[in-house]
Amino acid sequence: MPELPEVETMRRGLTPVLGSRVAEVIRPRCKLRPIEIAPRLSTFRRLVMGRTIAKLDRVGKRVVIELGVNGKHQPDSIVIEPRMTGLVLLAEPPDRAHLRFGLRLEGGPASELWFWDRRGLGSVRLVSAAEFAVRYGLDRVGPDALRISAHELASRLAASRREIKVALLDQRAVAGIGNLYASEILHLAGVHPRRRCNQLRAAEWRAIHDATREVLELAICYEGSTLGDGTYRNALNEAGNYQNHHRVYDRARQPCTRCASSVIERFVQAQRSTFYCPGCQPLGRRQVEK
DNA sequence: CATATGTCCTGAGAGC
DNA sequence: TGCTCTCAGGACATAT
Repeated sequence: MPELPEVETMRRGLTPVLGSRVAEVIRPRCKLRPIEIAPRLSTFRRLVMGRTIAKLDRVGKRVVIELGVNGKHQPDSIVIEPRMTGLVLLAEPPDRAHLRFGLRLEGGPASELWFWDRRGLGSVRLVSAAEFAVRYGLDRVGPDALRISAHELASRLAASRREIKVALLDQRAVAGIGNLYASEILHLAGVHPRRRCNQLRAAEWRAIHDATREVLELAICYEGSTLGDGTYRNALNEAGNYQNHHRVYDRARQPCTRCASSVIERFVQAQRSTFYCPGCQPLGRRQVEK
């Protein structure tokens, strides 16, 4: 489940194709339900053929491939949303059956760029600069979790009555945090996932902000988390390593590595698994459930 | 307006 | 062995 560290790893893995030209747009035949590709393939082809890959970016959990301006064109972008199981690859994919979209490239070290998606919830979208601003502007996707200031993070959420773990998943509030890293961040911050945003103190917001940076940056260093299903891979189809450094995620009933005196617990929050340490993340007395 | 829930999808694993 | 069931959680649509 690619979140910010995994998508950032994908983005960095694409750097070899900077400067390459698009020679062909490929939609492999696939027995499964086709993913969303927009606009229709004929239009897509017409607009991207021969264009150069000028810049690689990321908006939250999306990879952005910006195409160079060539005379009459604006810098259009190919925006790839991996969602649950999508991968962006320069190397051979895990299998051919789930290949969804590809670019044949020339003038660089890699001859193909693939989008592979086992569950098919992901999408590939070509957008103009104007459309990009509308679809991925600050009112649709919040500030990046690695760029947001402590003050802005707090001010965007402090009035909310939502539980902090749920709020951290809101991409309009802050972009890039998903279910796995939300649990990891709150554990490092020492904040219980059920605490309500509007009851957190300034010191706790600072702790959450610090933990966000620390967890996400370390996870990027380890090239993201490849969970038990093995789905996530970097652009060269190699597994990440951060799963070996998780403090709470997927560690229910195991001892806490920090306090050693408590056992990690799992519960369901907004239909998602939440993991936390009851010793390190106390639920304040005023927060006790009815 | 803010917040909560339902939906899409496939493959893995459990239980019989 | 093969069927049915449940679960996983990204973003978005719809409901409260």
